[in-house]
Amino acid sequence: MPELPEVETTRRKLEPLITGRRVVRVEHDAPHKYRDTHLAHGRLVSALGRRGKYIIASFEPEEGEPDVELVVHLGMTGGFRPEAGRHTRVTLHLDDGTALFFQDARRFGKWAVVPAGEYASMPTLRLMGPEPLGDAFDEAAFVELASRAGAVKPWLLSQVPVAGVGNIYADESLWRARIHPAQTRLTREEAVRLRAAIREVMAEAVAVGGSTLSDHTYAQPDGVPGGFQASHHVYAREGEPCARCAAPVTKIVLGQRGTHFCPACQVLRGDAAGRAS
DNA sequence: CTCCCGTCCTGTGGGC
DNA sequence: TGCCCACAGGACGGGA
Repeated sequence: MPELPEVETTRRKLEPLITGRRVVRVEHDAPHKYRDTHLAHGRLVSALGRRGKYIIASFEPEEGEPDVELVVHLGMTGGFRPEAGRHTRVTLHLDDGTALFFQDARRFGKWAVVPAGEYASMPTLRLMGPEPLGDAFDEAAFVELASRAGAVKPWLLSQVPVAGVGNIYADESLWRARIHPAQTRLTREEAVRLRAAIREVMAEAVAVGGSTLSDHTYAQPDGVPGGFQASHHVYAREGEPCARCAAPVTKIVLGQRGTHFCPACQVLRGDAAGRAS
């Protein structure tokens, strides 16, 4: 589950390897998952950016060449490695003779070369909310949106209120903010706490290179594991005592997602609406 | 419009 | 020990 911290860590490691390099060829055998990659052939990478969980490579403008960018989503298990492996799905050949190997055991990752800034085929990217660590993540706007939202966790996962939050960081942020994952229509106080929690969790996770889970599907491109899993308070900690109140962490399914929370300090406020099985 | 569900994929692990 | 099946889940499309 690469989420913002894992994707940002990946971007930072990749950046010096790819910027200023020319793409010689993008090699793969699944054109429906890695769309129009031939349009990147011969192009000079000018920058490697990120929006939410998407890595976006920009190219130097060139006479007669379309203004395109390469968009990469790591899916659940995607990541770049310095060497080919059993699950290498895409090989990005560069003009210095090196190559980047995109490994993706479960094949949920996607690549596409698209007209720059044109995300018609990627609605989630098109409707992406503000970066959680940027100035555009405005408190008043978040409070207002949250006051009308349905169940808060699925709402966060939609990427609309804020970019880059996935299953792990949603659970961790809600635990810090002491909000039940199924809570609807957040109060002003709840929304303020949640926004702050998201920023804290994301900043801390980015600082330690993201989370590497027990299945080891995520590692940084150099193979070094992330460090934030040690700071998980609820994710994958079902049955363990809550660090705040010692009640056992509970796992439910909400919006078809495994959802971890403390039933004692994340209490659902009246008004029904949200429920879980 | 919102909400819910199925689909894509395959490695892992829990159960028997 | 060995086998098998359920599970994990981000994005997205379709149906209610």
